[in-house]
Amino acid sequence: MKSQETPIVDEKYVVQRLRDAGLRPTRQRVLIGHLLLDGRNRHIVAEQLYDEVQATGRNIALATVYNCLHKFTDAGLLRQINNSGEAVLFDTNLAAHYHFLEVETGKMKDIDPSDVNLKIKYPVIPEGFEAESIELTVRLRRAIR
Amino acid sequence: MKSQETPIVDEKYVVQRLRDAGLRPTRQRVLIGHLLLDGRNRHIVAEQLYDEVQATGRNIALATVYNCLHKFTDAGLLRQINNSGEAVLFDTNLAAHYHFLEVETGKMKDIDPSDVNLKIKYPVIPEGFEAESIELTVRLRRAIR
DNA sequence: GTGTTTGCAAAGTGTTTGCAATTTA
DNA sequence: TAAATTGCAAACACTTTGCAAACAC
Repeated sequence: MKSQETPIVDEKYVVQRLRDAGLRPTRQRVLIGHLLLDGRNRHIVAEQLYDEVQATGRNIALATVYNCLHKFTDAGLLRQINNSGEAVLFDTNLAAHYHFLEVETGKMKDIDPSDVNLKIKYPVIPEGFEAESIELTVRLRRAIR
Repeated sequence: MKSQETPIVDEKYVVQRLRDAGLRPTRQRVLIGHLLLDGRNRHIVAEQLYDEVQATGRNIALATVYNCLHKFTDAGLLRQINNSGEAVLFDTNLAAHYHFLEVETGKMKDIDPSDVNLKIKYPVIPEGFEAESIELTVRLRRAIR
């Protein structure tokens, strides 16, 4: 049973993390930093974060929330999961297989299954669910040179 | 070097696959079936498929293309990749880790890394790219009972 | 002061919906 | 002919853009 205690991070910590990441600690970024950089592991979408900001009684324009999320991501404070947000992608290959994802373009390529040797000590499936499939994606970036 | 030969599938084959999947073989579905059920392994979005339909000289409403893709998916002829199409999702956890994805709701949960023992014979990275990270997602469905 | 960031509203994507007309079985 | 499917346009949800005002350094 996990406790629900909210981790505390102080102003200085947040401001420093932002500076270290090369981001100006504006009022908006600091507030969002308090919400996201407190050590909790979370998966969050813009609208949800916007709601949390409202709940503090302060306000940040939704467009600014988007802007911050992207700046935080570029600065390495967050990461964007998979290809969420892209157009819905359908795969004609029904067999278990794996993908390369070109991060910049969203393009996917199948990984030749013989190039992969995946051994999973099967993770504990949450009560009431069953695993439908496993998706393994290797995210690719253009090599610097 | 893979040859670019277009696999041939005849009318009967497509119609039968549709019937077997429980789908009425309408003109539109048969045409899309010709494009997607020919054995090529592809990743495709609606707009792209729409363009391919146009290129054949025939026409299918874009909304129908969407409809077909979903019907094909429900019938098990295609599968939808990960959470593409959902709102952009940001993760506050920068460490390598893995996710459960509740397919119906789009909700994600971290998998406790100690529950996973992932051994990958590293796949051959395409020329000019480098692997940024590996994303392992176990797709979950509510257990039937 | 100079360059960066924000707020707002408008525009842009990609996707779904509603419904009459058509098609399939 | 009954039920399923289609086409079209309108509605939607999420995200980005453009630009003037505000802010950080």
